[in-house]
Amino acid sequence: MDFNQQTPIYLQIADALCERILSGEWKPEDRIPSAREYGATLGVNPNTIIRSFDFLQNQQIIYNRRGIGYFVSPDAAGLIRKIQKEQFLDVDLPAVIKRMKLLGFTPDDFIAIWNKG
Amino acid sequence: MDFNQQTPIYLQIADALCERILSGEWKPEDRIPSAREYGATLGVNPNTIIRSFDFLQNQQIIYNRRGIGYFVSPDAAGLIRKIQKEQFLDVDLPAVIKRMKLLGFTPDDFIAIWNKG
Amino acid sequence: MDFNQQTPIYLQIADALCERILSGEWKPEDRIPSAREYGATLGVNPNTIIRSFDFLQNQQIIYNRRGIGYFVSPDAAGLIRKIQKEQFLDVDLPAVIKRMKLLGFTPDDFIAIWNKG
Amino acid sequence: MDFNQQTPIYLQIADALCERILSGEWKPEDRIPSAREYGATLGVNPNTIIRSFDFLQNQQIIYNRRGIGYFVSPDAAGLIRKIQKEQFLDVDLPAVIKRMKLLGFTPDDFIAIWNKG
DNA sequence: GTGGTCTAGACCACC
DNA sequence: GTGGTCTAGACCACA
Repeated sequence: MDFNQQTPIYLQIADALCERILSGEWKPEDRIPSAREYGATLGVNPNTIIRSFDFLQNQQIIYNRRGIGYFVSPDAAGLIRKIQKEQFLDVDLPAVIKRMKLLGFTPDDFIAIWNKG
Repeated sequence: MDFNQQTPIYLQIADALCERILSGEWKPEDRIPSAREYGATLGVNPNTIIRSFDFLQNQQIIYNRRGIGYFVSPDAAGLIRKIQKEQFLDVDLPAVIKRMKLLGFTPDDFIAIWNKG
Repeated sequence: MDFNQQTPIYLQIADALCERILSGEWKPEDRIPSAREYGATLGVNPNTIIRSFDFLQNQQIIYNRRGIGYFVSPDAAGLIRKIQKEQFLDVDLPAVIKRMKLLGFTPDDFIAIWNKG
Repeated sequence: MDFNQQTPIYLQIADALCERILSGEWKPEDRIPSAREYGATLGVNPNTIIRSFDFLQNQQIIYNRRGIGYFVSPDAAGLIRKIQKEQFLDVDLPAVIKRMKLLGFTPDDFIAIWNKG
């Protein structure tokens, strides 16, 4: 796994975990590798992994069984999608639209690039 | 001026400066207020203003006359537009589109929000 | 049996054992299931059960006959009641009352919830 | 400040911060001492302080101005009271009542101790 | 100066 | 074995 230098590693790891859940690779109630194990795999300090876990647990995407490990929550995939959509609709998209208007672009420009990409 | 918490203040200030140039408020060869003065106006540390100036100077949007101050470059407005459009078309918009597709949005969703915002 | 995440499982199991003794389901000198057996029933590691037994043995609520198993002590029920009441009156209830006063609750609030719950 | 051994230091610090806000010692928009300074005062690692800050920021009780420090949120006191009351009514009090019923106490016992304490 | 992140390593409770 | 907490110390972006 190669890390982007701009965003914190623990967030990139959290994202990667979400991707695995969304893709179906990890299903509800699946156990996530331990912090030590996963850290060794990624070449990252276990504390950093724990921080990712903590971040996801706060959003109830994963949960903890003491002394056993972290597990994927029942509706993890739905939750992730919900959070991501909210973030996108409330924050990211309005910012993009505002910027497009400032730069003089029209919805047609958007559609053109959509179809091309 | 109220600052977004997520992006560095010096970048937000740089943006605001560009806006003034684009709007025609500041024309080529106009002198920009001193860092100390501008900082006082915005309630921001002068060092932060200097960082904004530095950032814009690197893009040749403004230039410095030692001991006198910073000035708007001859074709500043054109430059800004060029840089912003490039950045937007090559980097930002494709990223947004990729993300929209991942999240299951359509161009129609985009247009709906465009019209609403 | 579903476990609360906040308190250690071994304590929750110890509580459950006490409940069985208090309810009369297990009487003095009754033999308690083995850690292995009981662990299998609850879906819990036998070590965790052993820890519960150990905890109760320290309070003399159960006792051990080596090679045979754990047994309910003669006056287990009385002991439990005594320990629990002491703990509750001396430690837990005063703490709750102190907190209620801090938060601005009155005895009436308490009674209202008592009747409702 | 002397720390209870049972609960994490960072939570005890967070509690102490809340107390200061509730008592009016720290008012909205007041700046909180820096992590390094506060850590030195308490004899605690700055990272631990940061964790307390992070915890409170997640609950929007304090907020951050980059490069400057943490500040008390506008309605911090109200928020704290709200969170504490919720926690008490939803979790702590029902548990106590359930336990009292199990132990054979009545609301009158409660009131007696209330008046005595 | 501030906080944010990361590493390394330690100790602990719990399973 | 697991995670949780804490310390120490480092480097960075930002003001």
